[in-house]
Amino acid sequence: MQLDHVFGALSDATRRAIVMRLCDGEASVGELAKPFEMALPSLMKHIRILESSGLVASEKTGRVRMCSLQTEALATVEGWLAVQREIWEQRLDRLETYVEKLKKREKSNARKRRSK
Amino acid sequence: MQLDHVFGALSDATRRAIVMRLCDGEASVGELAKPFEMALPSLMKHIRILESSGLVASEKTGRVRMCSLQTEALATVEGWLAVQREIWEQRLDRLETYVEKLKKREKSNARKRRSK
DNA sequence: ACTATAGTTAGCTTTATGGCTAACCAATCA
DNA sequence: TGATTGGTTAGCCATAAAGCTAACTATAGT
Repeated sequence: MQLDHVFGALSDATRRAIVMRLCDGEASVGELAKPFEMALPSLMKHIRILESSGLVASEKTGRVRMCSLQTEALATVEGWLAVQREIWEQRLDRLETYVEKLKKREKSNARKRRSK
Repeated sequence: MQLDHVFGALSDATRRAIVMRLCDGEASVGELAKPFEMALPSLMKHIRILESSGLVASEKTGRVRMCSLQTEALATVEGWLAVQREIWEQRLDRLETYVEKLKKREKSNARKRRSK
């Protein structure tokens, strides 16, 4: 399950809609197709992409294929974002304490100037 | 700042690397280019894409262009994921309580059967 | 003024994406 | 068994993506 493919899969509104639908529970290809104007084969392509990205799994029984969300894939993406957030927040924290330091120095300098 | 474009921008390893680099603070185009084997114009394209997705902002002073992370864009993506997670977790909760109910009924049925 | 640096523009290739139609299985249902 | 339903394959098209080179612009340093 590659980050590239997961992000790629989510970069299309149709596919995000499918993912959102599947958050509510399993669905057949037909059910998934209903809300869209798209021809079935086009929609199937999207499902394939979702599958190969690891976001969706499906299994065929009889003639209907049921699709379900693979939440781990979404969790992986969340994880990546969380890591980045941590990094930039740490940096902002350092920056803030640095600015604090500057301010204090400013004040003490001001005192010195006044007492000259 | 469209979800489509943000996810699309993040679906490329080079661009994710740039984003990661920028989490550590501002950088010029040249600095960003260093770690990659890519020709400059190719890298510039990536920067453009990151900019048009809203993930990165840049400003040119003199002859160097400084790029910085726009954390709101990343936050938006995190938000979308969080919403989906909430939905599927609620469903799993409902499912769990449903299974609990079934179990209890099973037990009470078992008691009834025993007391027959 | 000359040269080196830092980006930028233009234009080309190759490959991938997103959509379509038409024809084709394979399981149900009547 | 014959028709219907649910999905699948194959193949076409238009556009966008990711890379390149070559040539250009505009600042900074000497």
